Amino acid sequence: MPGATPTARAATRRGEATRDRLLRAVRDVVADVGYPHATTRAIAEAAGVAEGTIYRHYPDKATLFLAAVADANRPVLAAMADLPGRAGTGTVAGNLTEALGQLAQLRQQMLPLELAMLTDPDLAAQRARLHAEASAGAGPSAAGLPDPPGLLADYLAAEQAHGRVRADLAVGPAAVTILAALLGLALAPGTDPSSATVDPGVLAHLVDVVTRGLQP
Amino acid sequence: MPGATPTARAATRRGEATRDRLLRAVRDVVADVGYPHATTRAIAEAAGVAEGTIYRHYPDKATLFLAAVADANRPVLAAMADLPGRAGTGTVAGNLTEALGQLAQLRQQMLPLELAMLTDPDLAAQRARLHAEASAGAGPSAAGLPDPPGLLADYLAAEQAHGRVRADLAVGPAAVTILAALLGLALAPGTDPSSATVDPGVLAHLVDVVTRGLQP
Amino acid sequence: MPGATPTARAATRRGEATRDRLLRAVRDVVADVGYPHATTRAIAEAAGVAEGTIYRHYPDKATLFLAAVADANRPVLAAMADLPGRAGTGTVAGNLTEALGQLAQLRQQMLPLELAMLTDPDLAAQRARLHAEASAGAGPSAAGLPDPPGLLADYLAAEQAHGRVRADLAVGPAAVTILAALLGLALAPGTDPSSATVDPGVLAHLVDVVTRGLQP
Amino acid sequence: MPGATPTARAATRRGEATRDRLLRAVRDVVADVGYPHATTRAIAEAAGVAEGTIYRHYPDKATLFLAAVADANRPVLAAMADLPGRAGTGTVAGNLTEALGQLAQLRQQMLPLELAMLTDPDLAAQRARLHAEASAGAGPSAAGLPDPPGLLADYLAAEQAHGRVRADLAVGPAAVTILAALLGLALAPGTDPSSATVDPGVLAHLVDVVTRGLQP
DNA sequence: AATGAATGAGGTTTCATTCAT
DNA sequence: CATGAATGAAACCTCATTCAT
Repeated sequence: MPGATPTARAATRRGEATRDRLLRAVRDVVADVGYPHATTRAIAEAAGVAEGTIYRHYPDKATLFLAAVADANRPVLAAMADLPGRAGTGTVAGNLTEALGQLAQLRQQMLPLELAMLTDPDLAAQRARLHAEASAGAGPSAAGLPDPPGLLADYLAAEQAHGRVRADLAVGPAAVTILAALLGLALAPGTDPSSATVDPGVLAHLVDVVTRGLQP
Repeated sequence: MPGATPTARAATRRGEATRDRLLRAVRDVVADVGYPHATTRAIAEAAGVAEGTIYRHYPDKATLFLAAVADANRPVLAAMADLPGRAGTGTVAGNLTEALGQLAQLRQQMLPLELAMLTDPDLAAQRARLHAEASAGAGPSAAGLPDPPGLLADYLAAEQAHGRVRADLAVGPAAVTILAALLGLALAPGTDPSSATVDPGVLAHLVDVVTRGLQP
Repeated sequence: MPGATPTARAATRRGEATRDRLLRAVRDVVADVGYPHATTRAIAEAAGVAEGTIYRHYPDKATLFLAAVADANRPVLAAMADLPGRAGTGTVAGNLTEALGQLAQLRQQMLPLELAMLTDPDLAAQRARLHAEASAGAGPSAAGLPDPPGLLADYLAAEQAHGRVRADLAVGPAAVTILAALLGLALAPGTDPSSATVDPGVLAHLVDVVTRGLQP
Repeated sequence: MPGATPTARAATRRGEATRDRLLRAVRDVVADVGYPHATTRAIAEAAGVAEGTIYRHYPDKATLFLAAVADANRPVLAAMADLPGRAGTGTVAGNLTEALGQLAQLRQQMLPLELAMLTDPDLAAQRARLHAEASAGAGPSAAGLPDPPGLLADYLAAEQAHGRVRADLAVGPAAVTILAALLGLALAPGTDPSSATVDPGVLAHLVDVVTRGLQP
């Protein structure tokens, strides 16, 4: 909140900068050496702070990692936000290709972190606890944030209204399926984890399959 | 050497039984407590052996885990093996549904292990080393084992010959896309990791999307 | 950087004190229970710190042990440093007796550690690596440190100039031989390893043999 | 004892062969990988037997190692045995050079084992116990075996009688000093532990120093 | 707010020894 | 006699977390 005392502002500024450096350090270290080797020591070193400093900003390692995931997710959501508005313009295949391409590029950066959350039950438990606290604190109206599957489903429904997607398609499950394929491709065995982008040819085939289907 | 002395055979028997118990213990423990808590101590306890016994059968923990993955992969391959032969029988959607259903059920059991291999660079490095040794030992003709994407692509090509899949489909990338979607669904956020099966409704939607596509 | 903030100095102070306690603990434990039983646990206990503290100051056990050897070697070198300056004073036999006596006394304390370095190839390898790094970092001019054989050879050469040592003696090999005899005596089977001193009679015989020789 | 039943003889033959292979394996493994890595596993493998077989022949590892030392010491003693008989023949320096040369060559092979006995108190304790048992069993007359220092002292005394060694030399301590120098040279820092021989030049300098002394 | 030394529980791996075969 | 699988204690080392400075 702007307008606080200069002292407080300076303190906040410094703290925020440190927090940002820590969040970025988490992503960098996990990407570099893998989740099992992403120790507090390595993260502190990458952030240029002392190990103990982590615990001035986050109560424990799990909370720090979850904050890093949430922070990395923001641009992913932003990239999808304007997809529903494009219904009726260009081609369906073209719109999908562009949106999925952006999404894949961003996902690639935080994929190791998301996978880690799937492998480590401690992180999952902590996330559940934080979510519970958050919704308890924010009241019962906090649900319903826009997420990629919801936005994609909205887009498909809008295209149904334009007659460019068949009317009997269940847009919700279809959106889930399409994004699942995108996620699955990112995990494909041949993928080089260091490449930040997704092969455009692979993406084109995905769009071809889901738009035209297998049938003649 | 078949037909060795009974004594030698007995020794081999006991060792094999222990190895089997260890492989199963790896899967059980990873599924129960997660990869980061799947310690050698927990695995030995689950297998009913002493911790040191692990190292009489596997040189290190990574090799043990890779052996468990390979062992778990066998029934997965077997479940897909007869898919190409079914081309032209039943319906395309029906054949896909059955094959993907079996595959998903088996995958679900070993998914944590496969994810772990993606999270832990040590495992990946060890796998690369073992693969290199294996192909060096087996000569340059060892490649070309049947794998799920290859078998699914074979099936799609056979259906093309029957005219039940459109002729201009690139069967290889299509197979990869379909299996990627199946893998991605298994990782979907809402999925309960303890459930051993895949929601049949979700699978039906996947098959619907890929067979009929989005277009009207 | 001298004159840093008191805080930084204090931190350094504490760390140095811990390092000193660890180095002394290494010598004590090795002397007490022998090299094979000089475990990190025993050393930490003797130093009054937790086991993990060792690894905040030394990357591994071998480096710690080598540091202990180097630290123990300093007084040994100091004891020999002024020997060359005594050439021409007193008697040759008297000078040798005194210098070798001091040397033996100090050697006795660190002999188990030096022997350990001869028994354990891991230590030798680590020492070679550290030496390589040190000389690489310090540039090619780092060689030529004074060592006991060199100082003793200098002394003998100076006595040659005074005409108190025969002119045709090869001082370098002679110095090596004399010090080898001293080391060998410390290992003699009858020697009680717990005695911190060397039998003066034995030392006198050594000096007698090397000064006067066997011949009539 | 020859003349036992053929069966027993055969059994003894086989057992002795195994024992010999084990003793040699101990020396080889210690020389190759160092005492700390000379595990029962490595020794059994080098001897071509199973690990458990060791314990059919020796009650524990320490006893096996001590047997290996004793076995290796026999040729060392043999090499010195005829030295006293050479007094008065050739030159003193020549006789010493030859005897010390042979001794050094043999010593070099078992040096790692002897050093290990100095570093490991367990071995020393076991040796003390075995010695106590042996002398208890053999009666009080078992002492006085010929050993290198004793034989060298005998030789020097004989040369005194021939007038080729000065009469006021204390032959016992002199012998100890000379052999200590030889042992110390084998431990000299520059020595390549893999070289089975001793540098003849170094040995010549040793003989020169002890025969002629330092004085003009 | 930041530091970094210290902690101690716990991780993987090794190894001398035993015992059923 | 010989085997080798099994044992379990103990080794070295790591790491999230705390606390005096």
